[in-house]
Amino acid sequence: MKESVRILVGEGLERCFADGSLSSGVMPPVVIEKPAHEEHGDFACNVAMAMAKAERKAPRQIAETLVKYMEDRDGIIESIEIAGPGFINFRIANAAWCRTLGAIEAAGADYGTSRAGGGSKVQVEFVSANPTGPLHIGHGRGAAIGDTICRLLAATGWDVTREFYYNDAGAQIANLALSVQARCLGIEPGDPRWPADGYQGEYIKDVARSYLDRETVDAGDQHVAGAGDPNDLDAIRRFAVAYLRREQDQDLLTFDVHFDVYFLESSLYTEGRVEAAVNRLIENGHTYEQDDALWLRTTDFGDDKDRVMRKSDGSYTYFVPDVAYHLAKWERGFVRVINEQGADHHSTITRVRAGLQALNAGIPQGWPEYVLHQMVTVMRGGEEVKISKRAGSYVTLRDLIDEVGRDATRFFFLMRKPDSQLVFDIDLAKQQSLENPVYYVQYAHARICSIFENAAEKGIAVPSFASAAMERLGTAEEMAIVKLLASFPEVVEGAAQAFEPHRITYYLQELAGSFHSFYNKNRVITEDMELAGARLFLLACVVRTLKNGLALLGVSAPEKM
RNA sequence: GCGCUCGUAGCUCAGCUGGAUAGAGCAUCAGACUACGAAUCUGAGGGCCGGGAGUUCGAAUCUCUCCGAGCGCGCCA
Repeated sequence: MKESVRILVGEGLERCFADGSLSSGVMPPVVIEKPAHEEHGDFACNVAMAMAKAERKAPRQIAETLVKYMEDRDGIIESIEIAGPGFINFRIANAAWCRTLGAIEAAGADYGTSRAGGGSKVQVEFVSANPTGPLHIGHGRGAAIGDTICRLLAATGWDVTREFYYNDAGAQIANLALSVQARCLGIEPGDPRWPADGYQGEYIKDVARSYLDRETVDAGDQHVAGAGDPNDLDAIRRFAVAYLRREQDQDLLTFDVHFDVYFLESSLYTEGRVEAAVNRLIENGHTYEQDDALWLRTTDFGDDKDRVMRKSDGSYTYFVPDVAYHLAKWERGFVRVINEQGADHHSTITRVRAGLQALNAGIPQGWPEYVLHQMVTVMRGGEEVKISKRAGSYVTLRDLIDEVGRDATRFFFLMRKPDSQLVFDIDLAKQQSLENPVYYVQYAHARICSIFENAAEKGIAVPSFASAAMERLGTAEEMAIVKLLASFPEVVEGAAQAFEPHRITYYLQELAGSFHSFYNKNRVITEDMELAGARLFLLACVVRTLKNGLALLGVSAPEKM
């Protein structure tokens, strides 16, 4: 509908230019927006004000000329008014609004989707937790946001690859192996023999026990049996990584998050990609040696200081495989790559991009794109729960799902802009009541399903769009619903473009609210079969849209609660 | 000290990428079920959009500068 208005204005402008009524000849961007106040109509256009300077005319005068040239071929306009400093306000006819509902019936589960992405490839990397412990609440937020961004992109016509980067090499993994080994030998934290910076969590004990018991672990395509030998550090490392990966996989499965590709950091070394990337950087002259280390001149690419690539002990710093990894992404044909990660890793952005530029591989400057989510603070019993992996005290994603449920957990994580910090009050989320907006939305869905059941018992079927008497709709409550329904595709498109899943959660709350208001004021099933049919059809559209919206969030739409 | 993010009602947060008179939920107060699910609805109060300056027809939104919060600033990942 918004698009129809945009075309209406655009064509009007063209005609004005064609016959000289407007002289500047510069086509301005036509912005159509929804006014904040209802008396300003359904849509407003500010183009007359934007053109005032170029045209050297008063905005209202331009608006009046333009309005004369607009031709409402589809018969959607109720009225056009010029208001305020020069806004053109459009009011859409109720009948035209109601016609948009036909699209919902026709599209069904696809309502809200678009082809904006044109089938182009996009890769989204998210979670990418180190296999050194269970997923915590921060990973949960990343999983929910990343997964929903994938769903949004897929819904708007992108060919999405979901990827998990697996840090199975490097110092943290060595540290993990040492920690498990210590537990195998019965050494506890605090013991002088306990490894420095060892992982102290209880789960390390579980890994050790399982290893000593020679259990077999299946993770992805790996099957690793515990060797049971506490002196075989390499075997312990392989087993621990597989064990913890299996735990993470199970958590993600429970959370309904799936990946297409698990990319192993270790493969970058075995395939020589790290060496190749380093050599290329050296050849391109962006490196230098100092203090027995190899440095990358990242300051040439906007970093505030240069970074060490190869330490004096010969090993690489973490960002080197990161650069090699992203080069591999580029070579795999992903012109668009989005990395979803915690804001505590934001400093890697400059470094990775700098490294990629220094490779001189034709990679655009702003590539890859990043979505950073801010930290999650966990509250329990009115107290903040401190998260410390080393000390082993933190709220895991699994704990959360067990306590709060998958739907509420996902919805809570998605309710806020990724940019803002999130306070996850476990006690609050556990209350399955008003506090939880997810129940509000789901309740609307269940309530409508119940109405349908009731109608069916009375032998009243939900009519098709063609046979429904749509002209019978027209109350303020009904029209509010219709207009919201019509805007769903734009909301999805906007959320996908901005990587902002929270827009969907707000939309769904609003749609549910508009239904609840309608419901409390109007009866659906009445003696007037024509009106009942039209309202049932309207509610069928609401159910459809609630379901599609919830699906984008990975939240279920129950028929009974 | 430097960088990133944020600062909007008592609390938790939106604000459609610069629009008209600032928006929800919770909390508070006052109301609504002898018919489709009261996990709901209707109404009221509540604001220096952190402070100041600038950009322009127009700023919560863009720029600068202070103040405050979180995160990052290692030859850790």
